[in-house]
Amino acid sequence: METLKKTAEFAEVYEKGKAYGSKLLVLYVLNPEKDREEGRLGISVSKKVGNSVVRHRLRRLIKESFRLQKSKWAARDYVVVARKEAAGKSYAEIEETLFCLGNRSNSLAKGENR
RNA sequence: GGAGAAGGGUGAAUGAUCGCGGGGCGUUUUUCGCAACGAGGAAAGUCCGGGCUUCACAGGGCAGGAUGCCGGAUAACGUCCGGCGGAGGCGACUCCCGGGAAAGUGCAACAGAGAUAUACCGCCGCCGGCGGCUUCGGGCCGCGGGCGGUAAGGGUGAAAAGGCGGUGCAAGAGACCACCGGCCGGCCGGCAACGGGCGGCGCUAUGCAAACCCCAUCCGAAGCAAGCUCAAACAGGAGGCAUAAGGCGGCCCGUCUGCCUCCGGGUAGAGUGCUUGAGCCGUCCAGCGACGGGCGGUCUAGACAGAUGAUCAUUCACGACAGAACCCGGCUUACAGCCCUUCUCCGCUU
RNA sequence: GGCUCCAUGGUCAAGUGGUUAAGACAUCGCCCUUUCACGGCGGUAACUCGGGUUCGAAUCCCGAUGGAGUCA
Repeated sequence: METLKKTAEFAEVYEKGKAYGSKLLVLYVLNPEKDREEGRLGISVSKKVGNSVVRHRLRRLIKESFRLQKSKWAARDYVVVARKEAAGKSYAEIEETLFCLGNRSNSLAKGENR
């Protein structure tokens, strides 16, 4: 799975993309200029959210829920920002929130029930 | 059985499916496949010490910083071990930044007479004065003054020139005496810190050095974003080719632009440093112990936006603090519970 | 990952071991004004936390917590 790495790539999504927020997560979506085979994901967890273990676990949960349904996501650039309330939440809660935001941004393929 | 003291260990387990990291093997252009391995006791805070690397350096000193009872351990330490002294506890045991205040400087608010020095109220002696009483004797009482002796008592304070009891004295005072404390000098035990006991000195030296400072010992500086190697881009130098073309020039030489080769600097980037190490496990020997030595076995994360997760099933005490980033030795701080060993005191039973 | 700093009322801040911790803005009450503002008077409110040194600590020492800066 390809991920966003550079600060410039993140900044581009923040400035040009659209944002969709919820209590736990914030999703930024940007349609890339070139056509790409699959979407790219960037994850941002602030130091305010918690200590290293908490932040790392959130990163894994977001990454896993995106990876398992990767084929359904449109080939765009995504940045997911975890908010403070997301600390300590279970996989099911993170996954549900992420798919909800995906539907609102019309990034998920049709036929998805969530 | 209850109440404690000291030390150590552990930090949910098993299976299935999908997924991640580096290395190995097979295939080898990539890809793909296989079986193993893959976070901690604190990985944390960055408070000390070392290895390693680069820079600096004849030697020594100053400045600056750190440490501070004694002996030992160690690569080193501000760490550890064993003692000593002091404090606490019936005890097991625990706690202590524990050198020097007769080298010097400084500070000690307020209160108090006085803060390292003193004499306010007192107490006592001597000499005058005034008033009263009078047995008329400077005899008695009271008030006030001067000169001197004292530091017992009073009160202030965190702290007032050893404490307490006696002798002594006009009143007092280590002035003298016993006990306790202190200082000095031998002796004995101990490597030493120190302890024990003997003799002497009547006793002068308040506290603060986590105030400046003095003494002893130690320390060159920076840190893996250290450093080393390769190297697109882009500066530079040397040589050669073409002199076909252009600029300078009347023309030649020369010079700039062109192409090639070499040298060499170096950004992006890549590699290396990067995990075999003061390593871990077992056992024996020496030592009270920290630790040291011998023998045997073993290889156990190495990323570079940064790898351990998700789902399902079963069980239980329903899972704390928390994620490696060059590597070690410590310290400090966080931590749900569970387990083990040794010891102390109290109660009961035999 | 390394290094260097800071912390005093709600906010900005002074305070080099000794009264009840200075001041400004804000806030509350009263006065002034027909009312508001300005002005005047008065009040509430703080040494990040835990130990230690000292007779005495915001200040000195040790540890913790939170925050900031810097090295690409």
